Parts: sequence; structure tokens; C-alpha cells
Amino acid sequence: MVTIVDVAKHAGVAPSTVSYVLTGKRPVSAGTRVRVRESIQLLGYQPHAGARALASSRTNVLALVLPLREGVHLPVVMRFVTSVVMAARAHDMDVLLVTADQGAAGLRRVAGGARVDGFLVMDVALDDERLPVLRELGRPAVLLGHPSAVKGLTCVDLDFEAAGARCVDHLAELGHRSIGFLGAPSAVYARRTGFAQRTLAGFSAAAMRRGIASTALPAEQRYDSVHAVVTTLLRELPRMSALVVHNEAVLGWVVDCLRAEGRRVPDDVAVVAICPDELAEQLRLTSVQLPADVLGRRAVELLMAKLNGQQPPPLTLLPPKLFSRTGPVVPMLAGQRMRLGETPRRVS
Amino acid sequence: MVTIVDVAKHAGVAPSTVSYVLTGKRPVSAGTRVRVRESIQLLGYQPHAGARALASSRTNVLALVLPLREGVHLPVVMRFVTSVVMAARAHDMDVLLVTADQGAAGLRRVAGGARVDGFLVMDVALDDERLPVLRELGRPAVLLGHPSAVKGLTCVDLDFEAAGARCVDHLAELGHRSIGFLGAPSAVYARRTGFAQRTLAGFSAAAMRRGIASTALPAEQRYDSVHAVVTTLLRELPRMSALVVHNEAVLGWVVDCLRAEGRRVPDDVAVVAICPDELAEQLRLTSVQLPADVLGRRAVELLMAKLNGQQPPPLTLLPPKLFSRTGPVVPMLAGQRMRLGETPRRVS
DNA sequence: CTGAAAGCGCTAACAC
DNA sequence: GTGTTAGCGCTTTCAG
Repeated sequence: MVTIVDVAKHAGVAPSTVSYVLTGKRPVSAGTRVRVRESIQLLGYQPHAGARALASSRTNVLALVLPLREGVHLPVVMRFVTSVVMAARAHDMDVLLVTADQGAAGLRRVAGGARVDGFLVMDVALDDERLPVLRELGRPAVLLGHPSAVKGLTCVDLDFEAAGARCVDHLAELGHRSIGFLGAPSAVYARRTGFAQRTLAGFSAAAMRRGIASTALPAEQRYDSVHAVVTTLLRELPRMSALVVHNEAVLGWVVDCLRAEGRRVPDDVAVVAICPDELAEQLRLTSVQLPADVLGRRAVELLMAKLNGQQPPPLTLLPPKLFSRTGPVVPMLAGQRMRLGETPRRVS
Repeated sequence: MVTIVDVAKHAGVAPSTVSYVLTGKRPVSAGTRVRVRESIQLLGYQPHAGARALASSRTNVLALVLPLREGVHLPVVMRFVTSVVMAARAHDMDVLLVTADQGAAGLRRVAGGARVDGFLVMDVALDDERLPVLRELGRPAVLLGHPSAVKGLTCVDLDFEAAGARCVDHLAELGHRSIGFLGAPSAVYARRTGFAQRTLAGFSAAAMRRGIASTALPAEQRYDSVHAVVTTLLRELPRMSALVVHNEAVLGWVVDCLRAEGRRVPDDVAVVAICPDELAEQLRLTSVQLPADVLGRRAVELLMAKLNGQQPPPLTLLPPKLFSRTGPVVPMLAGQRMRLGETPRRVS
């Protein structure tokens, strides 16, 4: 293995100088800097992460705490993961995965062993048991999602309340006076997950404010549940002309079910979703974006700020963006014809 | 911070003894062992990961290299991730995430800095550019998926070839004589991804062997593409009575499209999928399981074996398991009625 | 069965 | 602007 001493010898300088070239923590004359860089390149030197962590008590690793619970939409989680990893890499950080099932003990273990510099925690409940632990550990942490009391924390989230309201406003402007809401599985509300409750609250408040009739129901991740919810909504709100869907997993089925009940989408019932753009694009539905990439990146940036001793605001809320998609909604019903792309070619 | 010296003093032993109690690398008398354990507990001692790595050149961290390319199904990747993390934890290992976009350089960086003990690489292409790098790094690695030449490597994979054949066999036994194959996006085949090609090969060979008419087409992740493929298949194989689908992302649409073309599922066209059980269960389709949890766990176990100096076989293939689901397939068409669960209750 | 002590490779005072 | 050096906390010989 090639060490810092090897590099120092090769460049004819002291080990510390090599270190300073690498960290930039003290000025090095241009000449030596170049020489050291060349030696590093030539010898293929890579600082030993453990040694560095030991000497500097900085690991350049952050922990990403993942949810694994019912009702979390795997593709969305995966989008967060990739955006966090890429953002972290841009700050020369690596990402250590901690699954939520390891609970508070997992956080303790990882922090206690000085394995990570800070935490990124996803899927925070309104009254999350990990919050006291996070405080006690005294390591910088940023939450993706936010609990009820935000004081002393750093949280990033989409403004779900505004998102729920935004859907209503958009539909109201189009003239709808009776709007349904199809939400996440009931378990998600039962465990007081912030984003779900807030979206619903924003939706309800906006409907109330505008004197719009509305009803909200949770939907499980099964076709029959979605179907039951849709028929119930149609029964309870006979004049329902629009539906807000906050449940990525069953979004496609919602359209199916409306059609199965004889409602054309969007002519009879307009559908607005709160979901990742990619999914809405695929189904060609109007939607409020769930910008996992932006949220992930912002979370990493806030964590880096805290690691550098700054005190970012306790709550960063991203304003929701509604993207209106008109035109034919897929999937189509029997009998209708799609615009076809080129004829598929055989797999080679 | 509480160090090994603190524990040693508290227990009245030498630091080395504490170390040996922890690692078990040399026998310690029952009495002292208990005393040391108590002190550790009492003081809340956690070994410093960096110091440990420096002294022992073992990090207890493994790198998981994730694919991020077009056509990889995010939920499936996420299932692998969680199963790998949980299996790793069972071996007292943590998981560091490396995204494939970091490429060979990412592997070099992580290995060179002694950040990890070994690699788990997902989504390996038949002629993967990272393989030579992995060899050169000289760290234990296990591949999820396998390239064409397996010599000197350690790979775990579902036996996709057998999976493709299994679908044909199952359908043949049910009397089908004309079977279509709807595959992954063409990009997946273009980049010579092992699992996709092998499934197709197994399917084609089995059809050939049994004298069954068959046609295979790739499908993009858009409704119009799926629709085009389905109509093309129906045109090219007019007597097609069964369809094998190897494309999780569009599985639901396939059923929609068949119905849009006036074919009842499964009465007119039987559909067999190769996908995670959960998805098949949701759609109530017969399927060959994609057991991400088993594969992930097995991969970790093989990596641990290599870290312990063993030489596991170069290729572990899991036999495919077909799970037959009969009864109504969702989603239903307009006019048809689902068995309803209980009436949904309002979101509190 | 246990202790003493020499590093592991790097950083960050402290010197000049 | 650069060199010297004392640790960082742990493992692991070598001694007993």
C-alpha cells in the first residue's frame, strides 16, 4: 500500500505538506503543490479513510436512514436514495445505508462507532421516536419530512399542505365544484405520517375556503380497495367532477376504476395526482411534482452546512409545482385506439 | 468519548484483553470476560470504527454497487437494497452505497481508501467494464447477475434461462401451442444485459424444443409501446393463446392492452409474468418469482465466505419457482364487477 | 490466560 | 511556506 510518507519522499517534502495539499487547510506554494499532485498521481495514492477518520474525527460518510414500512412507495424511496448519493458525492461524501428497522439502536451504533459524520433521515413521523435519540447523539442531522415540533431540528420537505391546496385551486379555476380525494393506505394516516396528513389538511382547507364539496378516503394497495373507494366516492359525491390522488402505487388503477364506472378521464372526472413527474408523465395526468431529486440534494446541502458549523433554518419547505397535462390519458379503454409509435422490432 | 483504555481501567484489565473479549480472537477466562462485558455495557463503549480499520485493515463495511440505468425497475432494485442491508447487518456489516454512474473510478476510490472490505455489484452486463477493475483491486466481490465468463468470479443469480423455459413448460402443459413473449425495453437487450437475454434464450429454446410457435418483442416503458407490441404479437401470432411477460414496469398495461384488443385474460390469453411475487400477487397473475430477498441474502453470505478466506463456487443459480394463480385477474374491464372488500372508511 | 508495547496512516499543533 | 512530531484508538505480536 502506498502511504502519505511514500508520496512525501517521492515529492521531496514532509508528510504534512502532502496532507495540506490534499485538505487545503493551509496555503502551499504553487510549485510544491504541483509536485505533490504529480507524485500522488504517479503513485496512485489514496488516503486511508480509517486513518484519516482517526486523526481528524471526520469520516466523510453520512448515514441515510431509510423507511421500510407499509405504504412507502419503493420507487420514490429509490429516487431519494440516488439523488442523495449523487449530491453527497458532489461534496466528496459517501453514503452509509441504515434501515429504519434498526431503529434508534442503529443510529446509536453508527454514531457511537464514529462511522458517520451526520444523518439524513427519511420518512419522519409527526411524533418520531428517533428524534430524542438524534438529539442525544449530538451529530448533525437533517430530516426529509418534518415532525410537528421542528424547533432545534433541520428539516426539508415539500410543502404538502400547499400541494393539497394547489390541486383544489387548480381544479376550482377549471370550474369544478365537487372534488374527491383518494389518499394513501389507512396505515399511513394511522401512524401519523406528516406528509399524508398535511396534504389532506391542505386539500380540505382549500375546499372549505372555496365552498367546494369534498370527501376524502384512504385506499389500500389492492385493486379491489381502489375500486371500492372510487365507487364510494362517486356515491357520496354524486356530482364529483374531479379527483385528487395522493397514492402513487395505485394511480393507474384509479383511472381504470373510473372508466370501469363509466366515467371518462378527464372529460367526466378530471384527475390530479401528487406524485413523481415521471409517473404522471407516463400516465399523462396533471400533477403536483414530488421532486425527490431536489429534496435529496437540498437535504445534503443543509447537512453539509451543519457539518461546516452553520445553523440553517429549522424548516425548508419547497413550494409545490403543478404541471398541467391535457390530452388523452392512458391507459385507454377497449375500442379506443392509441396513436401508435413505430411498429416494434423483434428482439435480436 | 469512551475508549478501550477507559473500559480496561474500569474492568481492571489490559486494553488488549478488552479487545480480545470483543473479537474473540483468543480465549478469555469466563470471569474477566463477564467483568469486561459489564464495563462495556456500563460505560456504553463503542469501538471507534476508524481506529479499528486502521489497526486491523478490516472495515466491516461492504460496498453495494447500484444500477441507475434505463429499464432497471426501481422497486426491484430497492428490494435488493433492503435485503442486502438486512443480511449484512446479520453479519455485523454496514453497507456503503456506490452508484454505477461513478463507474470504475468509484470502485477504485472506495477500495483504495480502504473504505470497504468487499463489493456487491448489481446489474452486471455480459461484458462488463468493471470486471477487470474488480479483479485488479483484489478485493472480494460478488456479482448479482453474471457475465458470460464466470471464471475466477463469484456470481449469484436467478436461473433466468430456466425461468424462461419454465414459463413455456407450464403453458405447454396447459395445452398452449402458440406463445408470445413481451420483454424488457430494447435498450436492455442492446446493452447485453445478462438476465434479459437469458430469459429470452430459455423461452425460445423451450418453445423450439416443444414445437411451439413463438414470437418475442421488446416493450418500452410507455403505454403506446406496450399497445403496439401487443397488437403486433396478436397479428404475427394469430393463434396466440398465451403471453410471457418479462417487464415488471408495464405488466399491468399488458393486461389492459389485451383486453383493449378484445381478449379476455386468462380465458383467451393466459399471461405468465417473471417478476417479484408481490406484484404478481397484486395483479393475480401466474408468475415465476424474482426472489430479491433470497438473492440478496445469498450474495452477502457468499461475500462473507470470501472475506473469511473461503473459495465459493463461481456461479450460484437459484432454480426458478413458478407460482400458479388462477381466478379473476385485475384490473377488470368496464362493466365487470369486483368482489368488494368492506366499504372504505373516511380518513380521520 | 493475561499484559506491555509497537505500530496502523494520517492530521494538526508547534516550531522555524 | 515548510518540517517535526505527538497523538488519534485500536489490534496484535511478543513476553510472561
